[in-house]
Amino acid sequence: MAQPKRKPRTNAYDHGAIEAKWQRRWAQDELYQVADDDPRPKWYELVMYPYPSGDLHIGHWYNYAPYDTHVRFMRMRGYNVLAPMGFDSFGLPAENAAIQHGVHPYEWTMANIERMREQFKSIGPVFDWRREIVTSDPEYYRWNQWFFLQFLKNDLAYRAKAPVNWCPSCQTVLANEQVIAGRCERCETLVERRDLEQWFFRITRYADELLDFSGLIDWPEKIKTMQRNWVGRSEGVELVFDIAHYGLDEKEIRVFTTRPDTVHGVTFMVLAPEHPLVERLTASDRKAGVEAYVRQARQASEIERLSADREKSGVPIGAHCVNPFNGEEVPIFVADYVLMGYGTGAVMAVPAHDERDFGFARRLGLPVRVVVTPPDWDGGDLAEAYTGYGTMVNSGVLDGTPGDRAFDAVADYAEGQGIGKRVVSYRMRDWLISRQRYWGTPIPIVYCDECGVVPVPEDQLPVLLPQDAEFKPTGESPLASHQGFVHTDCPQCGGHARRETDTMDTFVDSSWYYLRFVSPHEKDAPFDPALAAAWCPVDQYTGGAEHAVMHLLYCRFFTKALRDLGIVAFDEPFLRLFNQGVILGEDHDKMSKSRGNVVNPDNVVKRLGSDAVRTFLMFIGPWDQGGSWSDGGVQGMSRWLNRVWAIGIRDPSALDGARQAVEELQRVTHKTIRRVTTDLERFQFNTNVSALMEFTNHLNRVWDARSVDAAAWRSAVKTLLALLAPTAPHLVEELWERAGYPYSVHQQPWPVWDDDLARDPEITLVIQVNGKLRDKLIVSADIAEEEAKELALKSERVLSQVAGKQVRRVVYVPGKLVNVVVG
RNA sequence: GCCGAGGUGGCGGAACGGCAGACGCGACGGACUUAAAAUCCGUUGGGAGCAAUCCCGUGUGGGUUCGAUUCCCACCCUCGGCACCA
Repeated sequence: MAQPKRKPRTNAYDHGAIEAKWQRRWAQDELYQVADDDPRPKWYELVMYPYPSGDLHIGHWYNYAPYDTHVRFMRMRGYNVLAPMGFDSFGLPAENAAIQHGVHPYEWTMANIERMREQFKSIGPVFDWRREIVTSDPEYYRWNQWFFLQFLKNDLAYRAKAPVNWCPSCQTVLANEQVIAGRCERCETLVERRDLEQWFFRITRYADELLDFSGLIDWPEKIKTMQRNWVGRSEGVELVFDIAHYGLDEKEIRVFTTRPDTVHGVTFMVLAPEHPLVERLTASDRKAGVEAYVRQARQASEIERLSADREKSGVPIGAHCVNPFNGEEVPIFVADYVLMGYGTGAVMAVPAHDERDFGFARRLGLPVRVVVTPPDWDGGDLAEAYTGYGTMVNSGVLDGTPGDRAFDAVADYAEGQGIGKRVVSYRMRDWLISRQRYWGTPIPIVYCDECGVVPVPEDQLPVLLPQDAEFKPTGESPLASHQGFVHTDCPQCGGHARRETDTMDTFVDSSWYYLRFVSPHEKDAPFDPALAAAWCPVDQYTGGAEHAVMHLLYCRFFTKALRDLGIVAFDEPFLRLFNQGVILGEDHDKMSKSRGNVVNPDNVVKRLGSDAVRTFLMFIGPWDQGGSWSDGGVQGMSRWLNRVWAIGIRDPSALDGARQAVEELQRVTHKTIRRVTTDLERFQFNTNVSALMEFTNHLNRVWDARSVDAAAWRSAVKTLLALLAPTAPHLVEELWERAGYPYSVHQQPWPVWDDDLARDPEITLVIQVNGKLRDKLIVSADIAEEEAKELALKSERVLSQVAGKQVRRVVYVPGKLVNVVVG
């Protein structure tokens, strides 16, 4: 007997061939190209674009596969969906690669993009690649420069001195993330604080509006909270302490406090080491000590200074100021627990009612005076600071003011006396966009010997990055040493000028990329205003929560700024936001090379297919909670897809079934449509897959029992395919074609369920005694209350439980249960 | 310290205040096979019992309720974020 080695090829699920076939076909047919004039309602669904690191790892898949499924779902539901993709291609790794391997950042980046684009395509995504943008392309970054100039004209961009992390060995500024325990991550030199001229965007002008989330439809509460904390709005009072007795130009020290009611408890004053008055007020016999302290404080990195559990340090400067409320003289200290960057850089110290001041006072033996009554206070010394509110004492005319009126009473008093005023202070500072790096957008500014700071005229944009820069590990930007780039003519007077050699933070690129996607090849403007009006804002945005306060906040700021410049007509860039979680290794640990738990998606795709990988990633668990990879799990997913395949290719023509089973199949089908639809609407991809698995299990039972006719079978399988299409697009397209349905399944309308057809004629009535399950009865769904109770009380198991006790109550929940309460 | 999210079988996870553990992984048993792989079928929270059945179980302790994984209070862990912001 002839032994066939394997089943005929046409009947096996050959994922490799099928996926290649349909990826080719979809591209050929331009299935995913989005038309701007499509009459269907628009839906702009965006996923955060990647940095082209060179390899699409499993984390990328975890971000993009569920997104792709949701986009496909929305298309089938009848939306004209804009789903674009691009590359966030400026940034440090390219430059480091240049320094380490001698390959130009441009070459490195473009090679990575090419490779990732191909890997992307193996997911089978719906991206309209004609709209791809690459932010390191001059056609893109010229508009960064253009926006910069618009901001400059409108006082939203400015230059100022700012303290930065400076590595004296590398001769460069480091980002906060590059400073580890106060040392340069590359050469381990102690990092210094240094004041440098930097460019800023005036995001603080929008602080209050950024706190208003009312224009958003659906954002995670967590992200809003993080942004709220980041902006850090606090209402307080600015008070004035007198130093006129020193005869300086400055007559006062201004302090910001949120607790003006504690002002009579001030026993000393603290200035930040960077405070300009430190130098002027320090007594001659204190000079040496104070200077040494300030020097040491400035060397400590911000990270070091901000660690709260450090012992408070500081020194007296040998001067005093006068508390305007009670005329008391209080000594002035310099201490690094006070930050120049917040409030006024000076703090009125109230040790009795502030933990930090309390710690400092303890250490230096300074007096503590209670002015707010703690509950159950015995009038004695405090063991720790009392930071709550309470009736004011030791506060002169304000004595006796109750805690709930204290703030306003003191603020009113201060304003009436002209010694203070209500102010709002923010934690957020302006956005520092200068980077001393090559691989970024050149800031379009020249410094003219005659005219000073001159913006590059718009018609001279873009200021191009020179290709022939040299990449040496000096730490200095290749732009600064590139003579051809630096030396230029002043656009105003034609005289000699030097170009700005700093480049822009890459978050500038991502602050408006969503706008570029509507018209990525627009030549005369950053985007086509009509198309932006038609497509924007983004209806649904997905991406990692790590961008909660950087990218997302910057982007909101950018949008609001552009609105005020008349460039866009809406307030928020992203109406809905969904944050996916993080994919972990099989050992439930973060994936890392050192742990050896990194999963290479290319290998798994080759072995089991893209559909198995993407479906498994969605099945792991709730998308926003992340989850762990599992080799066994993805294998199981592959098994299920093979079962779907088997169902899809069966020939049902010989079936001839019974009416009851047909109705049941229809019921299960409509229930499944309902479950899958609501799950996909809510980004619940895991239960979406479960529902489809249960559906296929039911279909297999039906098939084994031969209980339905061919038409019923075909109709149910057709629905299965449509429902599975967004999740496993290649497999379904193939089965769809083999079943003889019109191409493409991805252009079919989404199935609609009918609640009546999904309704069970019979239900399982749960019988409880005292809330514990005792029996289950199959009854008609429209059973009357009396009948249900009667059946319950007649149940043998109920009778045995009730025996010898009294029935006190019978609770009936229609369609659900009967609970017999006995006692 | 503060702010989030979370704690459910061996594992990932399901469950409008109403049958806890859907679905899957793993494990065990069986079928097919010379054998294995693959595939298919069955069992699978713990305990008692020959069995019908019963008891215990959703981090811990209370509370609300006829009924709590679900709501409230307190606490303990885990993970994320922020962290001297006056």
